[in-house]
Amino acid sequence: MTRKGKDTNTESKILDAARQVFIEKGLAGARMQDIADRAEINKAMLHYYFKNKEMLFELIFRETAGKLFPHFEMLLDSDLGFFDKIRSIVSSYIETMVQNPYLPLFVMNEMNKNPEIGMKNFFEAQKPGFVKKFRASIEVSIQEGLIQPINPLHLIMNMFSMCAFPFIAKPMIKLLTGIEDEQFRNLMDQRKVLVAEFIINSIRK
Amino acid sequence: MTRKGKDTNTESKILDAARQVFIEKGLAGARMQDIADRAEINKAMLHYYFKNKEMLFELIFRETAGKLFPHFEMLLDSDLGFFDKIRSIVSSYIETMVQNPYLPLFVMNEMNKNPEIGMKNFFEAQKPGFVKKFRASIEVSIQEGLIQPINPLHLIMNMFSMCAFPFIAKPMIKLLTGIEDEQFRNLMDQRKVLVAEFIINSIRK
DNA sequence: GTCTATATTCAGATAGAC
DNA sequence: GTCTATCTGAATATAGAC
Repeated sequence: MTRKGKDTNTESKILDAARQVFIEKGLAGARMQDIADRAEINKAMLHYYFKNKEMLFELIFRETAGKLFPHFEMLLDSDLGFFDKIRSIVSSYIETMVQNPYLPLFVMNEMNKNPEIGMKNFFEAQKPGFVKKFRASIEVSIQEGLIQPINPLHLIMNMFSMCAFPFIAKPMIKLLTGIEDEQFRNLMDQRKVLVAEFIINSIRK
Repeated sequence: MTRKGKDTNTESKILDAARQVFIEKGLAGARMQDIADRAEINKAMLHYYFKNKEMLFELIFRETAGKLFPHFEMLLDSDLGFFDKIRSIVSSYIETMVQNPYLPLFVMNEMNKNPEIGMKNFFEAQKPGFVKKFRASIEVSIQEGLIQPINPLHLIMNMFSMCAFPFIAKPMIKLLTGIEDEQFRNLMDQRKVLVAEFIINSIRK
């Protein structure tokens, strides 16, 4: 692990480079040469540290997929009110993607294009407990008469759709609207509150 | 065009095969051999009919991108009320994707991974008039006091997000919820009305 | 651990017979 | 128009010196 220092350094330089290239190009589009260049080493080193392209990819994918739903369970377990839970999840989720705009498309795309690899590693990376918790929380709120009846699955889908999709569709949005990166960024900042209120507005009684 | 018959037949067999393979695997992941196999011809034929892989891809991409927003302008020009316009756009959009589940991810992904190719061909395929029309229609509805004030861009993003994202996230949704294809299909059918009402509920005064 | 050189495999593209 | 055989280049992976 941290035995030498030089080793670890090279290894982490490779991982950093691989993360960049895989997330930007995907498994099929990534080139080992490209990863080597960005890590400022040569191709042989890649295979010295990691058996092959696929192994390296799985590592990056698992790590990335693990970041997709950060600390949501914690938020759901907190003693915030239901609406505030929605507000905080939406806000922190969009912020995560402002920081890593490629993240949602990368994960979705690889799970579609490489089902075996994707499924296996996503499953290992993800603690899917938060979905169950979220559903329960929604059902309770319905029982309490706080919100209108709705299939929890649809509500969850609506929420993550509105958070994630704009990042996936960014190039299309820029083309259709003529906006630039900075304006896009502003829009996404606005959505941190807008999306939550849009949802709450719709379901509150 | 329709000169011979055999020619046209081979050409359209290639296009059918290419559509399948490109949409499923993407430009980087697609193999000419794979396309040839599905078209039940050999690789040489591909290059006889189409100069190279990229040309063939651009053709398919342009054609596909053109299907992304079907007859929305017509709907927006109709004399339906604003809410009914939303209802019909949502419904027909989701139906389009029930028919072609790979469509949204394919277009979004290629525009991200191959910006030059994507941008150029998307632009040619798309009449972006409907966005302007939609924005205007929303602004009028706000002026009339029919709906609450909202940045039209956000409303449009919300709408298409909720329509398209579940298809992009399908493998993840199946994994996180444990549902199967048939149930997924049912959920999407439900969303044809649910999403529209969710939106209307949120913005109506 | 790191490098250069090389092997190997794969995929896009072409030549040329029919 | 269609096919078989082949070329070429690219990309992954390995051998072996230092």
